[in-house]
Amino acid sequence: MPELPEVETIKETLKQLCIHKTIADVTVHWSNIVKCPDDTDQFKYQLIGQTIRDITRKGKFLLFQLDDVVLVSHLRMEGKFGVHPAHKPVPKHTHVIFAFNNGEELRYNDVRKFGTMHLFAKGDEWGHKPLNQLGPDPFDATFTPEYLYQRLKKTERVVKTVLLDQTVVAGLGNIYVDETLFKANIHPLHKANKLKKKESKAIWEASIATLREAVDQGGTTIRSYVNSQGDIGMFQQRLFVYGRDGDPCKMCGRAIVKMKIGDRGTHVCVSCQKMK
DNA sequence: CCCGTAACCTGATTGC
DNA sequence: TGCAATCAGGTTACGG
Repeated sequence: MPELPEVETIKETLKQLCIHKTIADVTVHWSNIVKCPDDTDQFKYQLIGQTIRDITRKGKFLLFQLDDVVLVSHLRMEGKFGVHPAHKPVPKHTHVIFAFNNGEELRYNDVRKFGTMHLFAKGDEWGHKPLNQLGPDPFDATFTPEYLYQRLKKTERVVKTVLLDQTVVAGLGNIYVDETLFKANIHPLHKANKLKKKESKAIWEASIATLREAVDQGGTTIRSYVNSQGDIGMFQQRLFVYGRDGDPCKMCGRAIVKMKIGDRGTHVCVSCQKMK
């Protein structure tokens, strides 16, 4: 479900609900979510007594900064966090519960059970999977036009696939790659290593502009996304191609086409987006 | 090393 | 209507 703008929105709403709250108990109902430590009892013991000091983000990962540990969470397709009074009924698909010492609970809900949690001692998180292979966040100063050009240049893969690769840039997913390539007027099947410097820079600009605007709009809600306060996003009104197959292109009027690239649904305006 | 594909899950929607 | 196939904002493990 969530890509960078949704995770950023979740982070901000969650901060309002979690900062300075102390974990008194942890319950894990589906242990496959917790990847590290292996032993969920260890997971629990390392968290009890810890206070959430901050919540940060890199790419699509949320990082709960506690006193001595960092909880790294990925929501994958359907993961959601919410904070509720402990006496409220626990909805279906709630897999991990962090009980605070004030009568509230931070609950992790995930219909498809794809989400992951890794717990590390503070500072260790960057040296291990899953964060150690991650490319720059698009809002980092290290994500430059030159960096992107160099990365695109050295692969035969199709540009859409490369932009989805989190080791290249961390945060773009299926919606925002399609939107980025539309805005840059590049066809998703264009070979990455055939792109000119100018085209690569157009992609760089389009990605940042698209993500910024989507963050401003609170993300995109297609089916199930809500932030941690339960609000939907608004960016879906501004989509040019994603989910608009058969509808007229907002720029030229030609019907948006849907195709499959690397097993992902891909939306393109074949008039606006140039193939090579 | 690099790349494409199956696997991980459940539920909603499409198609025969 | 019924039921099977297909599809979903994602990543990873495993082979070739």
